[in-house]
Amino acid sequence: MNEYLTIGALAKKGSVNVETIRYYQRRGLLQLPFKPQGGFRHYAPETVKRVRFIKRAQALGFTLEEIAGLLALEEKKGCLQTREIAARKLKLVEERIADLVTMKKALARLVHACDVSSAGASCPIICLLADD
Amino acid sequence: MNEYLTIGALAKKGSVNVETIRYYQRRGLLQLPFKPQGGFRHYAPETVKRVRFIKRAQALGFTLEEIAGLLALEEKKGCLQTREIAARKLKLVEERIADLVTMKKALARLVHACDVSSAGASCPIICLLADD
DNA sequence: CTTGACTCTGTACTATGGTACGGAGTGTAC
DNA sequence: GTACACTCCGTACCATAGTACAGAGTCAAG
Repeated sequence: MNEYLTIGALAKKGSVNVETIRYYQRRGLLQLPFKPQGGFRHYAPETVKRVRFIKRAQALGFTLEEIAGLLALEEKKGCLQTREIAARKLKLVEERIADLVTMKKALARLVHACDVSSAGASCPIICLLADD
Repeated sequence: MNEYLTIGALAKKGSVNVETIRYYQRRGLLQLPFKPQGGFRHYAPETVKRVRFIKRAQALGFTLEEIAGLLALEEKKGCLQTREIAARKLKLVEERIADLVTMKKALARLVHACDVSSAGASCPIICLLADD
């Protein structure tokens, strides 16, 4: 019994859209499986693991391009490079957090300025944004 | 003496690109200034303030659509709504920070797993991503 | 065979915030 | 007038990660 998955079955097991599978294939993240001319794609059941790998890596902030790199390293057992990539992403995430914290503080200051300003005064948020 | 700025001068004073000014105009963030048919745009000097308002609001995480709303509120002195918008953005920024912190922790765990694993073992990052 | 769910294909679209472009025209200084 | 920097205009493009679509074809169950 030659067992394969249709694209819809793969998408369902991987918790993604059919269109997403097609997209990943176009992007080279998934290989074109066996497919009769004009017929349905026949995905190996192991392909589910690969889709899940992609989604897990995405959840960690990796772009699809980066994930393609990770998938290549998986095949080559390139552990040092993988660690390098993860460390770099960690740094970027930390930097983004720092940016957002700065943003948060500025916003909190603005909201607070509104809360303490008297009813007849001009809007502190607008004034600060309009300042020169 | 009727003083105006050309688009290049406005862009320079606002620290943006000429194309960006045109884009903001297309988006309705800036009004079409007086302009002879087929001639150069004549921007009032005060337009610099408006461009700076936009960039400051962007720095706080507001989208251009949201900024258009803020600009409208500036004209109407809508202080309560402005505070509402800022408070909502603050909340979104806080949520995004929380997401990133989760991401950071997971990445740090992965990098650490690499650091403590023995040289001959399989790559912990790949294993975790490939896990089922 | 019929039916209905699923699939294919390649192009276009979404959202965001820009950025580029080419040929023609404008405006200013010399 | 000449030269050169700047501007116009409308369309297309960039990056990311999908998502949509229409008409035709496939596949499996009844």
